[in-house]
Amino acid sequence: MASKRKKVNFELFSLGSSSGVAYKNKALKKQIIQFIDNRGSSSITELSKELTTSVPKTTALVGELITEWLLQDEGKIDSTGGRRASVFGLVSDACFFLGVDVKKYHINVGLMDFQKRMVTHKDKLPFKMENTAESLKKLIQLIKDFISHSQIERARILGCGINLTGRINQHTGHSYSFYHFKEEPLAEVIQQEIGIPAYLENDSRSMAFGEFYSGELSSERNVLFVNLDYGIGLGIVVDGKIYYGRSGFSGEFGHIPLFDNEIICHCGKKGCLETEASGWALIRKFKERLEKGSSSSAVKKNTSASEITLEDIITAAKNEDTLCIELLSEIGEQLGKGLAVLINVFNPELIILGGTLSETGDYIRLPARSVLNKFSLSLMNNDTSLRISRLGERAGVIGACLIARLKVINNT
Amino acid sequence: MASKRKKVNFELFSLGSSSGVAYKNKALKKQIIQFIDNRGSSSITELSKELTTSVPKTTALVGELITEWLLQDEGKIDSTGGRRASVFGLVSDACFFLGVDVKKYHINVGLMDFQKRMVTHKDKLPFKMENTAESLKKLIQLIKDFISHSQIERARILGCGINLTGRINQHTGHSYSFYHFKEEPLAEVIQQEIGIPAYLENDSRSMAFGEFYSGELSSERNVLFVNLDYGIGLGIVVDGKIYYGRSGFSGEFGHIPLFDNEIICHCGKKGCLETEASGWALIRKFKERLEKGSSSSAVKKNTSASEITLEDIITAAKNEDTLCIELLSEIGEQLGKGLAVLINVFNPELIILGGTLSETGDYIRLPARSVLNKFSLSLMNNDTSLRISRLGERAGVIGACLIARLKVINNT
DNA sequence: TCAACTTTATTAATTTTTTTATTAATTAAT
DNA sequence: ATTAATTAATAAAAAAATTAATAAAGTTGA
Repeated sequence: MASKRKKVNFELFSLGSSSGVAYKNKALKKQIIQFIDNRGSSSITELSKELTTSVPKTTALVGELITEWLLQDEGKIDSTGGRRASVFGLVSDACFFLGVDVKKYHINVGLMDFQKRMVTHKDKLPFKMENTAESLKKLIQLIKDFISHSQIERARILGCGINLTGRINQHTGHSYSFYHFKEEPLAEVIQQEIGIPAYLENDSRSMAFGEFYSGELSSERNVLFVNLDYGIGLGIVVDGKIYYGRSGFSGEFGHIPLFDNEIICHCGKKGCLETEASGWALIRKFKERLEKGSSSSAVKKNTSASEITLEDIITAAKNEDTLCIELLSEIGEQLGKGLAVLINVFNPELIILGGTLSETGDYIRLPARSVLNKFSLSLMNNDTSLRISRLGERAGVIGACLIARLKVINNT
Repeated sequence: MASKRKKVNFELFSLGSSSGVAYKNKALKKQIIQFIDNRGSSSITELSKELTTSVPKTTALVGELITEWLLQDEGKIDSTGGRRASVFGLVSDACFFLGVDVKKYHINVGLMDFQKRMVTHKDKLPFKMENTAESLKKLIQLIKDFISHSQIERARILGCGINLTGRINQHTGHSYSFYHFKEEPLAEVIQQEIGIPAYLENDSRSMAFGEFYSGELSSERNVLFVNLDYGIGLGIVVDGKIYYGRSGFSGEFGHIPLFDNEIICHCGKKGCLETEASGWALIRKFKERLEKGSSSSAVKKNTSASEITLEDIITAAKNEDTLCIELLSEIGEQLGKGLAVLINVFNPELIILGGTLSETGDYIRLPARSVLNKFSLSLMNNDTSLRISRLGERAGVIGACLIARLKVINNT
């Protein structure tokens, strides 16, 4: 049982800026952990090459990491032509990381172990995101409940990533769009309550990171993740790292002025991409079409057209409702124009469509792709693949866990 | 005299992937050079802290670098309360780097020393950029001439950066838009001819890098450079490094589909930013206005309206020609809409307006700023300053030299 | 002006790391 | 099946780096 081990040495993750051989050894051990984290279980020889330290030295360091319960011997690797090497990997239950994905009408929570495996998760816990102190209190309570149900002692949970919509300064821990009641960073407030270091992140960026790290393990280093929900978010991964911009407000893709319409966006401006290509736009268009006499299976007996949700439309589309499919195609086309902008500017290897709306798959992807090709240079759009998220609803929680994990391990 | 020293140890810059203490020392020495390169002349104590290596060890390494003619003792630093420390800096004439900026009607060439100082430069050498073998031959000849006039022995020039417009794959050394006559990378071809390692780069990226590294030495890490010429280019600096994208085609900002007009762009598509906010657009608008009866001092007796150049319009604007100023303001406004897109997506610390058109300064900057504020979220545009290039025409050559220099020093 | 304090540089002693050599484990070939 | 070849792990020897101590060069304040 996990509770039997008390010796795990977490100090490693918080090396101060000292010097001397003790410090150097700590840094080397951290490098070992990071290398194994990225490339999987490794042999002494591999580690020795990576760290440019001699084999005996590396052996000693790995030995220490094993007594500190951070690494474990995983047996011999398949032969490479001579004596088989022992490989060493992370101890899965050495420590854990929490991820909380806060949505409009529910939250997803999950717990990830040291080996990046989700050990527990609760999807779609009912919760209403409102900009009130009560809502925040409720959220914190839900997190606390999840922790106590998880049976994992709090001291072994080293970090908690929390996704919120809106403008987040990940660095300071401030959330500006929601729960901004005092000057103290929201991350700090939550940390005090749950007793675990908390890291705030914008939902789209978190999903981007989740998808990048665990959805696609190919060689892509520059990936854009488009979060299609009521609004449109963008997570940017440059050279394998999340891009933040000056104050962490990067990725306000939904509000680029791409259209010449007269529709007022939530942000107060006209012509934003969100006015034509988002979940809000979809609902607006849906209502407009109903008013013009169209019909749809999305409107059931018990719901009136005015209280239709995004989920309703998506479900209807999946059941091949003609109007919904038609509208999704329209949305996809408008989105394609926006994606063309991104391709021209970023020349990315991959654009991932995620978020609720992406559940409709090719209904939105194919029109987007075709318009995108029309509006971007062919030399460039040939380079970029456009894919639907593989993690789906899970991307957020996984991303949140991974961010917390990286924060702790890299001590940043 | 520079020619007296033959001992400079350039091997340092090409450390292979070996191991052992010899390799480690080489790597440490390289780190020392890089640190001093970034932070200026440093003392043993500072270096020792940076490398996390003991003072005696650092002293030995610095000693070696001095005998290798790469570092020099620059005397004592001002007191910090105790014995004054010796500081060590790069030997300025240890090696040199060439930069070539190829424009439509001229080239700029320059030579930079190890300390990042321009030692020689020739601005606006007459040259016509045409996509022919003769044009390329002429270009190479101009470079050769510059080298022989510079009086610096070729072996001390360790790299040559070359800026071209159009699509460049910096990594492979291919130029796709110009001089693409054989499969062999253009960089390779030029390198063979001039006998110096050549590095190709897109002009806007090069200018961005030049401006970033030597124009603004503040703390900005995320900077966008907009190259306003006949076309519109974009150089992206993320976390202090040039952003390339998948195949090095990033920054095709001029061709984002931002307008709903019917003007066919050079790229073959409609509605590109370039159709409204570029040098081409400026000239088109100018001609349209003349046809409608406007008059301008830009049209002199000897030039007809049909052969007016960008330079003419800029000069006229500087001489307060009403029509030109009016048109520049228009261009600025359209540009502002494009910049709003960039700000929303990147949340950059700084956007620099460079290139020929930027010489008009506030005539284009102020309208751009005001429209930009209108079209981007105020929380974000407050973060971003919009400045005119400080290096002006020089940005390209300086960037080219710096890129070659970095390539060599970082061995990438 | 001079002692007390700081910081840097150098040397000597000690610890740590790398090298080299040896042994062990495994595969491929005769 | 046995031997040669290959790779890994360990042990002992040699080399290298750090630490600690000391000297040198300044500054500051009574």
